[in-house]
Amino acid sequence: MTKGNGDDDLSAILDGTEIPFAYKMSYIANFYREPSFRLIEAKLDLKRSEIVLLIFLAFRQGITAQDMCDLTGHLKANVSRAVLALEKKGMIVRRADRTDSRRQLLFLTDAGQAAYRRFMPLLKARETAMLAGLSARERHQFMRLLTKLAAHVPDWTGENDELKRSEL
Amino acid sequence: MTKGNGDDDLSAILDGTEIPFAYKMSYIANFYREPSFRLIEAKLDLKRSEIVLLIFLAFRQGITAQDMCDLTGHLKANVSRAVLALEKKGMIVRRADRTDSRRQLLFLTDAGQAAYRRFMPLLKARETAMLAGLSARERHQFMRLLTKLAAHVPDWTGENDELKRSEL
DNA sequence: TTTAATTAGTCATATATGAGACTATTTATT
DNA sequence: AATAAATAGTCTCATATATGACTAATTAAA
Repeated sequence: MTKGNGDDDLSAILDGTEIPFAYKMSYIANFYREPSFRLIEAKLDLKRSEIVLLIFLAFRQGITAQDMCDLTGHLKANVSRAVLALEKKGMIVRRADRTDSRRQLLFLTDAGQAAYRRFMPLLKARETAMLAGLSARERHQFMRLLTKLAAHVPDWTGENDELKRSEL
Repeated sequence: MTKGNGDDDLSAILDGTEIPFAYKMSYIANFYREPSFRLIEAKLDLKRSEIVLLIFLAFRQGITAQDMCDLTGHLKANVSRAVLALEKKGMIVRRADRTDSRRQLLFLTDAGQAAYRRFMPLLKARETAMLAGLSARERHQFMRLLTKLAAHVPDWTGENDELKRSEL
């Protein structure tokens, strides 16, 4: 691959795994995410978990840190750190939940929304670039399949406890 | 979401983003990868980058650390560490490239192959679980689309340099 | 050739992340 | 009500990862 025709080698690699679906998804998602996020991290001085939190809050205000854990699969310590950091930066505010004072409802501030509006165009542009190889029809198909798969995630992630007990 | 019907909330979240393709792919890939890899890490005492390296070497012996960087987008320092660690564990061997003594060709040992055969069934089982909601036809469709997207990755990742210069 | 520029890989250090203990609050059990 | 169990969030510490400097080997340029 260092020499020779890179494309052939690449497809040989991608097609060779025993887990071709998982592998290709990760491969594509990786090359979408990593460069974009690294750039945002560098230019806006935000960490990955902070960026993700901003993205969520941008269309779903008032969620809690625990909700973030459930929705993203991230660990609560990381989410907690992101919450504290973003609050310190003045990008979110916390309000205690009246009905349960352990919980804190999270909201974007103007500064938080400004940051979001600053980095989101980049992410959108990259998504467009990623999909450029597909026709409109194929994109539609792809979305349908992703939606179906995403909807079923809760079904098979429930197997985790079972997993942990397994011997491997 | 802590209260109420989780599924509705989930789909509301997933459909709300401005980057629905990228977001759903990451969401699905995350819930596939994280639990599986954490389990393998814990039970086999391997790090993520070491697992990935074993997976690549299992079907493509003789690649170099640099190839791994190109193929996975990982940083060379991390790949280097994985190589050193796996060699120490006796799971791979390195042979200097005759034509370029800077490069080291990597090969799995029997121990490395044994480790691979030990964790791969778990990853396969999870992939099967992930795809369980799709019909055979849909799976076929999905694979076709992923293949097409993966093939075009090199096209849009080339924009990175351009990206870095951008103002955001 | 000699010098400069690339490239593969390693290392040192700073930062980020994961695992689990801990506090405060709420819910379940008796 | 009193006690136990569960939950939201924070904190500490050990580990993992990113960044950039560094060495050695190769290729390109003068």
